[in-house]
Amino acid sequence: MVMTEIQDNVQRIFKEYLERKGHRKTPERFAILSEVYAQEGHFDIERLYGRMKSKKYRVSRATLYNTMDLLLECDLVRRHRFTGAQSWFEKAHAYRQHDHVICDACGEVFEFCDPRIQQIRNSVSEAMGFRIHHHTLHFHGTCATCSAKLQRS
Amino acid sequence: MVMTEIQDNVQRIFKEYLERKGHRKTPERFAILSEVYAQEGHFDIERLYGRMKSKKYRVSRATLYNTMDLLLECDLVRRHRFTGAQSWFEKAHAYRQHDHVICDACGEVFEFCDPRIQQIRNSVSEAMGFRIHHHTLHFHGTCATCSAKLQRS
DNA sequence: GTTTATGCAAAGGCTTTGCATTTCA
DNA sequence: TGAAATGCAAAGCCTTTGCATAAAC
Repeated sequence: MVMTEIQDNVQRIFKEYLERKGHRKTPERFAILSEVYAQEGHFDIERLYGRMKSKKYRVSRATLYNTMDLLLECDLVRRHRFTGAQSWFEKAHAYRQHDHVICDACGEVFEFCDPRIQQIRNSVSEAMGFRIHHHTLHFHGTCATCSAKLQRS
Repeated sequence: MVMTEIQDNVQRIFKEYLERKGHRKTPERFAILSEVYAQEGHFDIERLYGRMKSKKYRVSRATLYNTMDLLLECDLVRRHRFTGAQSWFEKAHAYRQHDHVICDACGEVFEFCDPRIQQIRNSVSEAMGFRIHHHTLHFHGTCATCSAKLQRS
């Protein structure tokens, strides 16, 4: 799927979601979604704010926060809290499920994929009668580069 | 292991840690550790502050934050960020590894235990050359009770 | 024309920081 | 005695809230 197809697709999903919920289809909301899907990897509100400020759309931080809540609710973005209070976001559509490994020394975030997490998820859901919507799996530790540096010193 | 044995044990571990790091063994630090191990389940800084205030030890919030950092570093407590900015803590010694299931409707946090997470951890560590210190696995969803309530309405 | 969303600035909540005072080693 | 920890209050950071203005429907 090429970039514009993804954009068209998520714009349509968002539009349908807004209609279903009786929310208004404002230009700000679609512009934010568009910018979200132009991002690579993880980003925070401030980055999004900066990016949009330098383009034609100048939205307020309040609207960014509000819209991110909507996008979270219709599963078009995922929210992560790696460390500290701040939220990091990531587009969620057309990207395969993955989890994160965080180096506590340098702060870098890596991704990995393991199908066994799905099995655990199914077991837990069944055993506890839970409807599971999503999960967060973070491994914290020291990456190879930082390990080597620490060894030397 | 009875309660006082655990207390003795963690006090000794903390003492050794402080000596090894050249930190001072202040009464506040040991009193905080003691109160941490008197807690059941998850607690936040404010709860700890309140508990200690009503007893003989009256420590400042700043010292609580500082000491929790030390206890995190020597693995005597674990930190969780379930939702929002706030940190929740949990004693870590003599308690078996477990993970969390969070109901996004009522906010309740449940625990579960699955050995397969260890296997994933080993795979990731090996594949990425990471020294993994700990992990966080959160399943988010709707608990049985809330599911039933939502169904009815 | 209503009602909902936006934008701005102010307020909030948790955490960190600065600095004077105390205390451990 | 000197370096480090404590306590208090102030500052910081991200996020939420209130309210006047603008814009969907």
